[in-house]
Amino acid sequence: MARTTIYDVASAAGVATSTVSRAFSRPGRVSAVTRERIMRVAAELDYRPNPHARALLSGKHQTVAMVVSDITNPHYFELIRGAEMRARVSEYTLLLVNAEESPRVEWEQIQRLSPAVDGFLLAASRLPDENLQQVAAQRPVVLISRELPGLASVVLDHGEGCRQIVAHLASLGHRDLVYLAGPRNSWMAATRWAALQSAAEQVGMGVRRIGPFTPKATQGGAAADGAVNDGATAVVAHNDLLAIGVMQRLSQRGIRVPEDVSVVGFDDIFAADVCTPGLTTLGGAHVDVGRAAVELLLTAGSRTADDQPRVVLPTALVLRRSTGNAPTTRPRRSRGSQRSAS
Amino acid sequence: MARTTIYDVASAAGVATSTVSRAFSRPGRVSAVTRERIMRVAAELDYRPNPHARALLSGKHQTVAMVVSDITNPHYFELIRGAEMRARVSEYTLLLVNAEESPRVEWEQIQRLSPAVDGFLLAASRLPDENLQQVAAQRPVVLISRELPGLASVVLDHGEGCRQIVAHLASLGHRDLVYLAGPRNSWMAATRWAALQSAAEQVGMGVRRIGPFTPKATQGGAAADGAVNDGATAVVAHNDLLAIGVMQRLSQRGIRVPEDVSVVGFDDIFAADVCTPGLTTLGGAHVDVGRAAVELLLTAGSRTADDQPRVVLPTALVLRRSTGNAPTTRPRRSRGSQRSAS
DNA sequence: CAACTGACGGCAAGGGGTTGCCAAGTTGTT
DNA sequence: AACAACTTGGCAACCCCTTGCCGTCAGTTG
Repeated sequence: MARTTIYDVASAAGVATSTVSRAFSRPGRVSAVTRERIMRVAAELDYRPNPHARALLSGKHQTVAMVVSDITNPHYFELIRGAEMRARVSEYTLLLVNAEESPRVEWEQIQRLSPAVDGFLLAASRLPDENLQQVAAQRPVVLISRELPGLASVVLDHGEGCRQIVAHLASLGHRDLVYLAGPRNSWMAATRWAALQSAAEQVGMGVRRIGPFTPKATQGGAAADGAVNDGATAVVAHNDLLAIGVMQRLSQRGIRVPEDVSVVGFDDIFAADVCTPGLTTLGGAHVDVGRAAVELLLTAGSRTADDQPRVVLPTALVLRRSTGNAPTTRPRRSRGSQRSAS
Repeated sequence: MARTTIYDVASAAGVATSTVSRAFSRPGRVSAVTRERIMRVAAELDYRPNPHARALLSGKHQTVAMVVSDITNPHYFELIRGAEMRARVSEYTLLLVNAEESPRVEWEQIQRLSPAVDGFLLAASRLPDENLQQVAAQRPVVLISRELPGLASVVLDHGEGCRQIVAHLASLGHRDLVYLAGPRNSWMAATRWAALQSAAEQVGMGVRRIGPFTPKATQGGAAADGAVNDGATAVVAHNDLLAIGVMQRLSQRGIRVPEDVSVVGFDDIFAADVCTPGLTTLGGAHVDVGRAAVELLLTAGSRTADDQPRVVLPTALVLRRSTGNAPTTRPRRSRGSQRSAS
């Protein structure tokens, strides 16, 4: 149970602890032969440096934490994979922590971990801007799927992506769309809404928004009913999970997708490919997002506060069966008396 | 950047560092009024104890690590949620680390984290038994979806579960089934195979196994072809991801599910519910598994090595459209000349 | 009012490494 | 042969907090 320490190695090898320490952390500083002996003894004793003790003085942990808003969202998979790949290359450990869609939990986790990691990857953070600044003041931070002046970030190009969605729907004859909004404190939700509005305006399409909704399949029911009530022919859901929930509900109500209503999601998760009908969704190279974010984080030391890069990666609209021609006999638009809470 | 330390607080409050320390870690040991003052000063200075330094001496980190074989498997969601809930109750931080299906990565991550956490939750570990013993010698360990004498574990009752699967298939008229095996070093794969065999024997059903397969949807193609080649009327895939991949491939080849072939998975992931046809799968209360595992880990200190509990939780067979009556004109069984690699 | 008992706070020694500084040992130079 | 310039390795302080032990002081008890 008691780990072997640097002292054990030092006495077993007949050298000072400082020499052992240097053998590990500064290979050039000790002669090859001594180093060799120390390493052998260390291996025999099964010695491994204690990262805590090391970090206590040096401040380096070789560890970064990735905080995700909700780890049960499959969207993060690729992100995580990309981040992990890049972290491994530099021999960093990637810690995953789940904020469970709660700003409070997110904040607490960050504070607890702050002294234990070299930096944070904040994916779809639900924290208010001020809190992000505070975190950034303590540790290097890279934002994912969120932007804030002064902080490094990696996002997918939603301006262009939403333009693609709108163009796609327009080409199918849709005259307006309904956006099923994501959580109130989600930067991404606001960004998507703004991008959809501006893209729609350019082609003369009408846009409305209902929500916010927690972006889970279980919330799809309420969202679907709201959209139907609104008389929508095309709905763009905040993410794939919500979109799938919407389709389930529509199917229950006997409303056909895409004949009566077209549905579009975001993220291109696995389930979007296997559900029926397949979900048209805005995807992107999430692996690259994760990779780029770690890259930025590891090189953060060499940049000043007013020199924080904003990386914007391209999106790709994945067409599946959930989008189709707008219905010719347009469903009557309801009297608009009972919109969903907004 | 420089964090405020216990010294800053001590001098600002006019007390010794030890008093500050006790105010935090041993509330009763210091008078209420002193404690109050210290807390106020600490709050003003935005002091937070450094968990590293604390752990260095006390050995307590208030942190447990959950190592999962592949975090991109949705099956872990509920497990993670359950574990997180339980950890939060005791104010423990749950660290997630991904082994990426690689025993080597898993081992390295564990070794790196070992001095930094109070214990490990090993979910579907791919490590050989000896390595598990070694880890357990260093830190408390709770196995999830795996058992090993001498170590605490939490698993779903696959004996009973497989009996349910077999009974279900038998009741639909199937006379034999093919098991599409999971990874070679997966204890769960071996357990499921054994359980299926014994359950099938009891009802006089034939069982065969092909594989192993990496349990991802992308591997479903090869698995499906192997099963078809085998003339199977019912296939039981190692997990839902693989099962879904199988169904996709079957559909490509014009083989109908469930009319020509019935498909069963394990885990009851979200996609199993939305794919077409819906996937019959063996689920269970994974949240409870995660919760129970953390429970065991936190109480590990009070148990001896030969008193390690094995918790077995019930499974539930979720029936969906992917299983149906065995075809009456039984597909000819191929000459068996070209089985999939085994 | 003396003796005793707790409660409370301080001193100082770690815990496992890292690192600035210094001394001894090597090798090279003239 | 004497001295300069490196190499190496050791000493000891330090990182931030915990904790055993001790002294002080106020409150009890007889």
